Amino acid sequence: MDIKTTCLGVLALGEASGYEIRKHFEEGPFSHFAEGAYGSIYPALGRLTQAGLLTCVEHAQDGRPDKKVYSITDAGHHALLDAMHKLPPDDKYKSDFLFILFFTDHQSPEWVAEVIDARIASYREKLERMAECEFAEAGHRGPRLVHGFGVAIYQSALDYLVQNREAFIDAAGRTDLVQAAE
Amino acid sequence: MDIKTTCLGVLALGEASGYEIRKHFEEGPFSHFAEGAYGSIYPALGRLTQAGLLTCVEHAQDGRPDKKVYSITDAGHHALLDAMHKLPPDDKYKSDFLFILFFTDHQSPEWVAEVIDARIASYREKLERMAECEFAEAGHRGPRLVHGFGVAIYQSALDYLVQNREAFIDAAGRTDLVQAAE
DNA sequence: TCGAAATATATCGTTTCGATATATGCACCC
DNA sequence: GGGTGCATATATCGAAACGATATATTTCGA
Repeated sequence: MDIKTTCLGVLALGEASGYEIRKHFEEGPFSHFAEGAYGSIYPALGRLTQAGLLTCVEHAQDGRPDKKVYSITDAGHHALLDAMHKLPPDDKYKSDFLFILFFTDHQSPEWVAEVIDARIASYREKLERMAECEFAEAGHRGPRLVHGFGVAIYQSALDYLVQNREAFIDAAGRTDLVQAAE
Repeated sequence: MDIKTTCLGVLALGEASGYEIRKHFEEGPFSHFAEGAYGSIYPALGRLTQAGLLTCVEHAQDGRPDKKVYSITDAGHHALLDAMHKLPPDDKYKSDFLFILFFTDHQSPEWVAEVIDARIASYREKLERMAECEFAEAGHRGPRLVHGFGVAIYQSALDYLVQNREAFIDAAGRTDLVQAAE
């Protein structure tokens, strides 16, 4: 989904400012499967409003720019539904973490331990956060089921790292990348 | 990792042409945690060669452009190691599939079934492919362990979808997105 | 009291990508 | 034999996205 569609998705949950939309991508349920930076959010909001898919109300604030609150329109809802009515392509997944681990043989055991332990801690924290924010809302089971999907994935990743931590560390330092290439 | 670093990573495994590097990102072990399109690969190869991190040998071909085969240099290896010696940021994950499922309540049961069944088939195929391409190479356990990580993730995702398929379909069609907004 | 973070609006240069251009060989189907 | 699609090769370019930055006040914690 392009940034306009994901902004529509966020606003389908309720009105929000550009800053708040960014927070949805950083911390909300969307943070596990969508992204958007200020650099693309603000231009997208402008274009969506101009296209009639959003409305915007400005609230004056003291010592700060006016807060612009966006709401999705009926046309916006229809555009969102249209965008979701195509078979989705494969997910896009980029992991510096797995990239580094892929070359475990060429890293020091100390470094591999540090990287893995930091990731284990991060997954544990995410899972705690996800356990705290349960969607109890009746009638909206889609978010809850997707939330469960995310928990399953993080738990599986965490389990694998914990179970294979020693194997990764044991594999480390066995090959000098430069020497191996010669 | 930026495209230059991931190209160095691919070439750390062995020499390759731009076209072959792209294949690594599409089908090889990197396909599960890195991406690169022709639009970024070819410019990156040019810059890396100019920076002395790669060398390039051209092989004449009949009826086709000369094949340019790139190899990593010692300096390239060092640059790669340097890039891997930073704590990796959170992974980046974009999923149109989860985005659509998030709004399951607002989709028809037929559509949700189609989307989930296509994804189940896709995960099964990926797992079959991954089972076929086992890294048996002694001394390079990093790739094998990362491969296992990927298998664990795909298996967990597949299990969750199979187990919750009926719940997703049952949740679908319960809320009219446009009507709910009014 | 002070420093950092949060709250707000944005832009812009850089990076990345998807589509496209060019062209042959091969495989498959009719 | 002809047509179509895919694979194999080199690339570019316009569009999209992002990371860093600018601006400035309020809030919060030490």
